[in-house]
Amino acid sequence: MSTFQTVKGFRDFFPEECARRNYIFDTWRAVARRYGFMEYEGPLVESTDLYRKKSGDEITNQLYCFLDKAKREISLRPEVTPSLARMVTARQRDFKKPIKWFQIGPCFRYEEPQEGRSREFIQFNADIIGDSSPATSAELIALAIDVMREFGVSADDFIIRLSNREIWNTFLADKNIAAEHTQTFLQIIDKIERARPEETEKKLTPIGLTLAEVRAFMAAADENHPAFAELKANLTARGLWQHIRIDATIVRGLAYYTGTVFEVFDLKHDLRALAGGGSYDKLCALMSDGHVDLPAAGFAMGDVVLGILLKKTPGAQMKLTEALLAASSIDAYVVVADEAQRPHALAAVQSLRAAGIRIDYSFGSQKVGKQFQAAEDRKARFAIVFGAEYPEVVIKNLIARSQSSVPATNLVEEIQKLLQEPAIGPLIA
RNA sequence: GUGGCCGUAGUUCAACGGUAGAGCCCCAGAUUGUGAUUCUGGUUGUUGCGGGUUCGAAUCCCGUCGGUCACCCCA
Repeated sequence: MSTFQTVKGFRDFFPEECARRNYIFDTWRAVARRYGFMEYEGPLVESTDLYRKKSGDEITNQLYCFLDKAKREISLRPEVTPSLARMVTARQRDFKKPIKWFQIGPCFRYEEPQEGRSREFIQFNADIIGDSSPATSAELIALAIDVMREFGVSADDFIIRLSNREIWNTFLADKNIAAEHTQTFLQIIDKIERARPEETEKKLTPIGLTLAEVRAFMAAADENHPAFAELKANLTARGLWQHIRIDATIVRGLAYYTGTVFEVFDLKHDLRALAGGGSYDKLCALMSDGHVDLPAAGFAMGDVVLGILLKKTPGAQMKLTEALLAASSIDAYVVVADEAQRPHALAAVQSLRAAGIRIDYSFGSQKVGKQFQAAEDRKARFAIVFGAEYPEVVIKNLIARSQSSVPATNLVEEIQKLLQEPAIGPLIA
């Protein structure tokens, strides 16, 4: 056993997990591009002050922060939105609005790790900057829905919980509650489902509210509330509204969200939220000391909880397995039946690879049976046998178990032709 | 940062104060030009690490490092 363990809260990616991670990346990237988003990336470390500016001093509890050799206060990024705001506000005149950007990369939070929450995790972020209309939120929600569908997660398996912070602002204004209580109040709403009713009541009393009137308001905030009208019309036109459930308890933790807020939840496994986001119209102004005032909205989806859901959802599991097989399999395995032919076999290996065909072979002399077993283990579609009959070589279809003989000079084009044919057999069943 | 539970071969687990074991995986052979199954043989550990109690510790105690759960937080 190795003397070393991974650092607390960090993960290894052995080939199988790495392939699963790449499948998730590929899917995120494909759907985001389909929606016209451009990929960007920021640094993994930023000045700790960048996060203090956005979220206040207490945020350092959850920051993975340290001093560098020049005593600078540095943090591993806990999210990318501050970096995005910094990048966009620095060069905002270079980009036509609305800016539609996405990013995939690791983030870090110094928390107690447990299943579904590690100190390093990977997030997919999609943001739209420079347009404050409900069409922006609709586009982001549609993207989130299509990402889930692309993974093979259906309407039976997930739901978008949608709300709008404005409805609570209106409620508080109607009740003549001072603005200074807004954040405290939203924190209470955020926990209202998990906390005991009498505790919630106790926390509401100093603000001047009762649980009964809050519950009554929540019950009345349905999909016909004017705050959702435009969003509903947009998503209904796209045929996506059935994925939405209005839920006034969704307020999203910290302060910067301004209007629409939403989270993606699974319906069957009681997992943590898969994704969350909303509009944050004041953040760019805050981060640029008022120099650049751009409305914005976005969401983030983590790889950890998503990975758990994909394993537990049959339809998604099937797509994942297919993708993993496609990523790990090779096209053909070259079998050296007669060591005297190895130079010819190596020449063929290189020619086949130059033609873009995925090839593997045994480094040293091995029994033919072992080599066929290796071909099977690598999920090869074909075995190419170099033996005494050279310059004829044998091509065996490992799925159909049939074989034929071709001249070595025609090998590359023959294999290319065979790979065009649909694979039929037990591997695909 | 606080508290509960857990840590044994590559892996999944057993042994629960008295000589550390099994399945799977891996390697070789049965089978010297064709994949399954089966059979035979083989490799593998300072029991996470450090200390203590004991004639004797994987086992009990303390510390520490990881994992997991709850709190916290969820940008």
